[in-house]
Amino acid sequence: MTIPAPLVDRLRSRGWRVTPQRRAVAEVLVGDHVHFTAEDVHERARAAVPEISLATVYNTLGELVAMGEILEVRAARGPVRYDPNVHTAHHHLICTICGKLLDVSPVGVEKVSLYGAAAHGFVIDDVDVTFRGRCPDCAPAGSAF
Amino acid sequence: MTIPAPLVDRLRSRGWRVTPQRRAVAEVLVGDHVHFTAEDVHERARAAVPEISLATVYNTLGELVAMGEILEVRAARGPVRYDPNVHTAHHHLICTICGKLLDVSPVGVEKVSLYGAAAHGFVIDDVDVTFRGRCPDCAPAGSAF
DNA sequence: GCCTACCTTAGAACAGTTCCAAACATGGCA
DNA sequence: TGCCATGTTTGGAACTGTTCTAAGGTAGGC
Repeated sequence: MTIPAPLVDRLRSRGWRVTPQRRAVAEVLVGDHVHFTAEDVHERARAAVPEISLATVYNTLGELVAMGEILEVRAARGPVRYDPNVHTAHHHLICTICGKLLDVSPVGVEKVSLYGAAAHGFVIDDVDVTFRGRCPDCAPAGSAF
Repeated sequence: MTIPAPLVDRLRSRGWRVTPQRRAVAEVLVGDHVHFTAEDVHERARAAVPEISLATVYNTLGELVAMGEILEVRAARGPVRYDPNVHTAHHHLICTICGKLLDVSPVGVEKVSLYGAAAHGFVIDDVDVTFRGRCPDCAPAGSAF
């Protein structure tokens, strides 16, 4: 899969030097419903650029996050996962036993926002909704929320 | 501030041996709108039990989380914060610049839930809503959500 | 008051991430 | 086309937060 031209263009127009390493990282993160760790990205990026270092992967992921091209997901113990799906509103569903992470569409989630006094004077940039539970493979039985 | 009897009783009735160390940790976490790190808890618990070790603080915090007496908050980089406010529904508001973390009541947040096909067969235990933004001290200007 | 299972301890180990300084390469400019 | 300055990459060390370990200590049932 190649990276769609608009992304590279967008990045270049923000002053990004497009290097093979950065291109490799960005290409790994094309596609929705994918939640790779930095280690996963490193491993996959090596298919294109075998000598790419983990430090570069972290640098690039950090830049993509800062530019709003991907999201960090810190739902559980263990490494941060990176979510390229910033274009469609969605939330996350995570299994607290095995760590499985799914995107869920905001069905049943209505109007999550914060305004007026409730915002405590903050400028709100983002909302993060994470459902925690047990997936079909891990849940024997239990309470429903 | 002393720990309310019901909490110690509740813990003891679940087979907890009540030791001075565990009591000290639990007492630090009494009170709402407090979001201490393990390090913070350690420091404060030493006021009561100077020789308490960080390992014990981690052990105890982990047990309290498992028992549902406190919540872990992993909203940002850095250490996990522990939130004793499990009794009133609330969400979190975090400043992405300075890390300030506030409880916000679910004003403006309506019915956050997940059911039927959207739950992907998961048993949902919990929902976590985190608003990210910039606090009055850190926000120069910017977009509102 | 004794005994045993559970708890605590210090410090080592570990995982994930960031930092560093030296080598390298992109892309503007001649 | 070739050169240069600046931004980028590298491997490895450093760092932070957390968990593990094995030895000693203690709460609480009897």
